Amino acid sequence: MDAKTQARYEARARIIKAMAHPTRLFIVDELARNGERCVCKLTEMIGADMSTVSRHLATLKSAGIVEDERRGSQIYYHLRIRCVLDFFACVESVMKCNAKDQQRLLVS
Amino acid sequence: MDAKTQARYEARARIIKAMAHPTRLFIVDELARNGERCVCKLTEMIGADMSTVSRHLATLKSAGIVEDERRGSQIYYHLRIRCVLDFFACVESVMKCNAKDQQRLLVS
DNA sequence: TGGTCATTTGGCTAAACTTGCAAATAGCAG
DNA sequence: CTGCTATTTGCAAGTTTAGCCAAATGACCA
Repeated sequence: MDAKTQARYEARARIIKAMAHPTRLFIVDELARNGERCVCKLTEMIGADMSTVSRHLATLKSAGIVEDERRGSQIYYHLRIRCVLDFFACVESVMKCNAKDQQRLLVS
Repeated sequence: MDAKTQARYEARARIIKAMAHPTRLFIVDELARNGERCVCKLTEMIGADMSTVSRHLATLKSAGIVEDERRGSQIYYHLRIRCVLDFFACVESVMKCNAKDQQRLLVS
């Protein structure tokens, strides 16, 4: 694999890696559902330290998945691109397929 | 976030995490393009130790993204679910969006 | 049975990631 | 300016991941 190809896959992996964490996945899902949320609300929903949530948001932001916007004393985050939701649909079908195989193993 | 919700996001994250590596992304792309490949061929294309490639394949397999099949002395891997390709399309649009912002910064 | 080829696994090290606490920042109200 | 609230950053500890080499496994052939 030449350097250019390598670099292209690394760039893609960076974006996917930004989604590869349960908390960040929750955030994306929540932003998709609700449009936007401030850090404090997300922190409350997630139940981790606010500094931890802030770092997850920074990860998503630097990947270009979310954007932030200050309003008053709070900072609101929202999705930058809707299609990240396609991830969920596909992940669900992988899970469903896995479950089916599981089932088949139990039965046989 | 209650335990059940937490578990659901963890399960999803496991699948996405399996794709979150340049080498594994390359493998998925190659399998999508070519249908199937044996470990030796992938190893040759990637240019890493075969043991490393084998572990990446094991990661993809345990997430339910690929399946393996022995034929003769070689083991062939193929995608189990096509929709993982949607990931690429979305990742591309995130990258395109990022590039556009980059551009805007340079111009202004 | 012994040998060979393809693949996986064990062991180890270095690097990356996650997290909470405490301290720093930033905007806002008085 | 001072205090207050929301958010981010520095730091340290613990956990996970990636990679290579060497050894083990598995299928196949002579």
